[in-house]
Amino acid sequence: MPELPEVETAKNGIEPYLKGFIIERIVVRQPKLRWQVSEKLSEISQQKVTALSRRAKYLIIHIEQGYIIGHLGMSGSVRIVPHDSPVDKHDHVDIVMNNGKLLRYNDPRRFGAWLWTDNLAQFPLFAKLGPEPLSDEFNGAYLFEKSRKKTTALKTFIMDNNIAVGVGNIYANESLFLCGLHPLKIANTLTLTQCELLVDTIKQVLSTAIAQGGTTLKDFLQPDGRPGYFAQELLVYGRKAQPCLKCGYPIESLVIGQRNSFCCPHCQIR
DNA sequence: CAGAGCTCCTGAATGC
DNA sequence: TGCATTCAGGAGCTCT
Repeated sequence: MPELPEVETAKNGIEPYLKGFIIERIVVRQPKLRWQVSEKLSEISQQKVTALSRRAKYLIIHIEQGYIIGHLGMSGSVRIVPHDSPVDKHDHVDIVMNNGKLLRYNDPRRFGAWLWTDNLAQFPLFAKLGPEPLSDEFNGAYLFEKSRKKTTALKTFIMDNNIAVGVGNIYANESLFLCGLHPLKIANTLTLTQCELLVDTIKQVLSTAIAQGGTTLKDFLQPDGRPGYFAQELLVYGRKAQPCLKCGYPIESLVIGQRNSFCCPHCQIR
């Protein structure tokens, strides 16, 4: 499932094939994704891609008139393929470029989205998003302040997009394990020092993953079609009943906010 | 307002 | 072997 590092990797991977080139047309085979695909996309023709960017896990393709906004959901991927590449099952959207290539979006579970706006600043989905996790705005003091009135589980808190974007389930589990904080710890019991440690850990985990090109999980393909990889083994995620890599105690799994969670009850303090 | 639960969807895993 | 059931999961939305 694409997390922030995967989206960043995808953005960087597709950029050389899009930026500076002209979109000839956009083919929508399946408009029923998480939301109906913007009808505007089918009308786009002969527009240059001026830039690519990312906000949270949204991919933003800047074109001469407006912005195409994509989200990979949990099973989506984008690849660059030749114009004559045969269409596979779940290939829902093609952005056809004038360089012989096209950006092909495939998404078995259709949790993704492809939208259009002419005003990024007022794009409703971006209105309430918290800071980017790798920005300076996301720091210990910020997290401490935000946590003061929060009685939710720490794991739910750091995955809340209003607090900070892009901390998905896997990286939330990994970050909490690394800094020794229990996922069920109540958010407002964090000390400033713990907030600083947690922020530093999240930044480190995400930037390491970005540097390595994303996590290998069954659904993700990099833009050129090769599987992604995550050289650094996951330390707790998916390791139920296996020995904790720090102390050997069996890793526990629990459900927090409808999300599968993993922790070492011995190393991670409430 | 905060927090809990619901929802979209399909492939993989599990159950008999 | 095969069919039926269960479950995961991002994140906005609805309800309490």
